[in-house]
Amino acid sequence: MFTLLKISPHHSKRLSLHSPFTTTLAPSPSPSPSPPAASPTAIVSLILTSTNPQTLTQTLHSPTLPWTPQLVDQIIKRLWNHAYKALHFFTVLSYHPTYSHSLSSFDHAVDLAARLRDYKTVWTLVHRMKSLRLGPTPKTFAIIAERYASAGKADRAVKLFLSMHEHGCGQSLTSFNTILDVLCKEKKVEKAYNLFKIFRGKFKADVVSYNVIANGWCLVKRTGKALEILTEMVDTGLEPNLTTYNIMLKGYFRAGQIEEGWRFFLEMKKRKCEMDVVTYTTVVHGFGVVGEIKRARKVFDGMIKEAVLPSVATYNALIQVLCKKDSVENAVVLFEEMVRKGYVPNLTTYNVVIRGLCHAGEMERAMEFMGRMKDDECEPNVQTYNIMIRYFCDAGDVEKGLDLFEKMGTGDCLPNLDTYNILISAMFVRKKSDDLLVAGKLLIEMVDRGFMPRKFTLNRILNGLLLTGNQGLAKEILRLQSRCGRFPRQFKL
DNA sequence: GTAGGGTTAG
Repeated sequence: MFTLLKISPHHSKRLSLHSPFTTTLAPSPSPSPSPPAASPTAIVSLILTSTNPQTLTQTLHSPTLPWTPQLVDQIIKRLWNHAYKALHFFTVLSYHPTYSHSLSSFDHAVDLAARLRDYKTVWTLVHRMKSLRLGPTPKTFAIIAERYASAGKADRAVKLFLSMHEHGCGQSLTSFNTILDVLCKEKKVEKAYNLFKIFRGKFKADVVSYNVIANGWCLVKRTGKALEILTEMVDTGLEPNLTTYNIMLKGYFRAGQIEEGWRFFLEMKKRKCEMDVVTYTTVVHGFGVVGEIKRARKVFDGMIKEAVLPSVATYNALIQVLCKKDSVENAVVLFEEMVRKGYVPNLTTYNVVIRGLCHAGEMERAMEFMGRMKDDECEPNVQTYNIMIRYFCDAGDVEKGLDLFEKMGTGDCLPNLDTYNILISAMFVRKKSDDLLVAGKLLIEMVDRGFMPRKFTLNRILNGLLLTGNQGLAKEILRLQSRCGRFPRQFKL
């Protein structure tokens, strides 16, 4: 263990008993005669069903629509999994006679274009932001860098950071730490460490910089390297903080070094380090995932004695490991117990329980929990649907999976890449030739919505269609394949 | 949107 120094007092995060999301748009008190409804839902479905761009533009430019940055952002968020539609909406509104986009809407648009790997559009947007004097800000650069890195272009992410100032956005210690973190999260810790060594003097690396690098090593399970860098930090006179310790602790458990993790935890306690709910949640989860349910429970029960209250995340951690390593019944018991104590389960809680029930073959009960989500003001999200669809398909109930998928198309939760992959795979378990056609249609639809199919998926469908004599659809997909080296199409701003 | 805990499959 590196030299433990005193940690300055740190307030534990407050217990979060309420879901932070209240997405309802304030309804106008008295309904006016006949304006287009301003609810995000109505506008989103208008955009999704519209076939005539001109009419859509007219409607969106209608003076009765009270555009605000919040409303625009909400709509973009709802259209997130239909990136072209979302960008089209953004574009139409940029020609609005009186409304003009906010910085955050620009950032969302940049994020969408970058996800499509349409970098030309990204830079057009950046220049437009600049001419409107809205940005780009360090956040804009963080978004682009993250997308570069996740597209396997870590070097471009670094270059972007190095050229920020050329776009009128000064570098700082914060932006330095951000680029290091982006690289680390993509498991490019070596690259991050090299950058760190070059610039730590220039930017006056602080405890955050060191924590980011240590966490980077932990993410690739190199706890020894993490300790090394932290020792170096202490040698330069910087003191570790609670985050530092929590990073190391998580690192040990993630690397499967359970006893080292436990010893580290005991050492923290012995040296009277501040311990917070994150510390305890890490240990509860760490023990749980290796099946040490009793020890997980003991730590969970013990934290209250130390005057650290579990958070919803702590419950989620324990509920998840009970599902996996104990029984879903005990998980449900704990779920009810947390509710009794006044905690409000969040999306993660529900998704964890629903997955547990599905895994135990309890599809009916899983559906019940899904219906129960509304009571806690959380709607099922893509992950919820993906879980249900996957398990319905696995259980051979492909029809029910498709039913849920249909529901997503019309509702306010659009399918994402995973949804398509799950369904397309499911289309290959039965040997019905119709299924192959459905798979083909799904493939075309996903590309249309800005999702790249894997080569494997594409070839599998193509071969199937050719073998079963569906030349027409196969040809259509072949046309897609020819464009698959890059992203299907560039967005027209 | 500067760092740490909870959802995803071995």
